Amino acid sequence: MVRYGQYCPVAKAAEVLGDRWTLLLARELLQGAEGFNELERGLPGISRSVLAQRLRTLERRGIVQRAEPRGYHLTDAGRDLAGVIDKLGEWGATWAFGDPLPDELDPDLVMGWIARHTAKRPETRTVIQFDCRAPKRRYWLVLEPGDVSVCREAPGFDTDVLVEADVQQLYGLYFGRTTLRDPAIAVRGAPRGEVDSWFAWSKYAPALRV
Amino acid sequence: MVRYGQYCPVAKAAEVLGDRWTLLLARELLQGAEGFNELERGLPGISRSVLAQRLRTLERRGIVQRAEPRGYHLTDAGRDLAGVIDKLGEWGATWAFGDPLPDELDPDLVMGWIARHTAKRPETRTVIQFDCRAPKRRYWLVLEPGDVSVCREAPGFDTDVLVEADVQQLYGLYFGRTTLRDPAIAVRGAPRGEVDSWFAWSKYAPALRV
DNA sequence: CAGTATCCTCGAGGATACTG
DNA sequence: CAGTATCCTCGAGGATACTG
Repeated sequence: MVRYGQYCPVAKAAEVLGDRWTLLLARELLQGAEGFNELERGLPGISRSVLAQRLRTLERRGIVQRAEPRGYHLTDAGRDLAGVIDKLGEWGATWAFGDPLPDELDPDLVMGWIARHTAKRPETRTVIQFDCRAPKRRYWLVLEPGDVSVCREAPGFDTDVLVEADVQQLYGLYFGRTTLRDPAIAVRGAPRGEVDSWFAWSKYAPALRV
Repeated sequence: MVRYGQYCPVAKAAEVLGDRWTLLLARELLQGAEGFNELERGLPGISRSVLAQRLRTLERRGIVQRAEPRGYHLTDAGRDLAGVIDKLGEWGATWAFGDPLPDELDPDLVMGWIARHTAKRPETRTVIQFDCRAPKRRYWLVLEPGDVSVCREAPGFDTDVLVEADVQQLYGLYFGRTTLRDPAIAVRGAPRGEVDSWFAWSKYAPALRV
């Protein structure tokens, strides 16, 4: 719990948001994550006790509200953090977003982001299989009329579209540094341009200096 | 040095700015503070070694540039933090700016802020004396055509205008919660309205919920 | 699924004194 | 004015195992 003891709006905001992980936790909540385990998955490296402590502090400070019987939601104050996190992300994309270190690329994480930014809501269930070549992983994105989910296990439905890429290429797609038109990414089952249009990718892509 | 290990613009920005004191240090630099001791005075409670370490880190990351023979300046990346700090301050003013705790009111600090936000640049030297009643302090704001400075010792020039207020009232002025028209604040030597117009007060005043 | 309890480590940073 | 060097403390949080 950071304390600066200055009666200044910047200092007070920094006291609320300045604990380690709190800004990223706000990002997760703004993206719509609600469950404890879901939040933990979005913050690899956080310990469960730290996550619980941060959530308690944010609740006490009126940023987060617990729902019954489970789940966390942002209050008005919490939703208003969108502007702060956006500016932060734009600044980061512009000035602090060099090439990734190898251990910064996490296929689980980027697949979660891609799933959250899927724009397509098909009329009938559509299954997009993502084969990550390196590291070797397989995901199924199941698009239903009102829902999108990622599975690590075969969902039991036929795959409609198959995408094959390295984890770097998945990040490249998400941050707009490449597109599904890149022949190094394999796409089967639907035209590349059509599949590309199903995803919104990251809002920070425009700020990126490629 | 915070490390999250996520290739995400928000996470990378939080790695640069997430160390304790770094956001407030950015605020000071954006306000135009340049010297080591000047920065230290604006951050009561920081230790000299932590300040030195933070400045070194920001320099290494391309946010701060050292000037010869002394002084710290923001780079383009550093100046671009203005948008982040502004959003943070607006959020803090709106959602985290309750009544001050008694130990959060520091007359030295608020006098420094007031001095930085003095708009008037008179044609001849003008001396405004601020008598803080509680805690008992005395300051002289010396306005010259090209410069404003605060002294804790009598500057040797005649006082043109005298302002008498408590430290709470000085903060009230700075954050737009009161004005020099408040009769509880004494003003001698010039009309209240005129003196009030010499100061810009804080940019976060509009976001304040009084 | 959603946490809490307990123990222990280690590193951030405070205090103090010093230098060019 | 602008720092650095040294020593030491204490608390954040990791690891692990547990519960409703």
